[in-house]
Amino acid sequence: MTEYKPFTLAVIEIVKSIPVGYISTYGDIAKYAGNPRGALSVVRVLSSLSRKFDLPWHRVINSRGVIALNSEDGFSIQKQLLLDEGIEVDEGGGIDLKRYRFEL
DNA sequence: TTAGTGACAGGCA
DNA sequence: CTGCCTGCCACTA
Repeated sequence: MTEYKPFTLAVIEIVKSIPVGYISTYGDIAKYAGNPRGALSVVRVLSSLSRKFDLPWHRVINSRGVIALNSEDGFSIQKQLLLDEGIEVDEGGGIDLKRYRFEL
């Protein structure tokens, strides 16, 4: 049984608490979880743990308000999921943070 | 255990 | 505006 850091567990809870129609950023989640510098850790959580836990990873983007996925596939999938939730996504994956950003 | 990875953030030219 | 550099943390093999 793997023991995850409190930070990681906090990230999982926060991500799961993001309501439909809203999004958040890696940096913000990291801050809420207690690590303003742990943005990359958030990436780790979504990248690795989203498979084990059912996390709405598509509701998390980078601080620039853009979908950050490398893969074209994942990018399209995330964009589609967001659009499906009523979020306006630009062709390049751009999203209006001020409008959809979920703040604790 | 050590090293590498990863969908980042912020600052600066 | 764009692009490059550094710092940061936790997970995986």
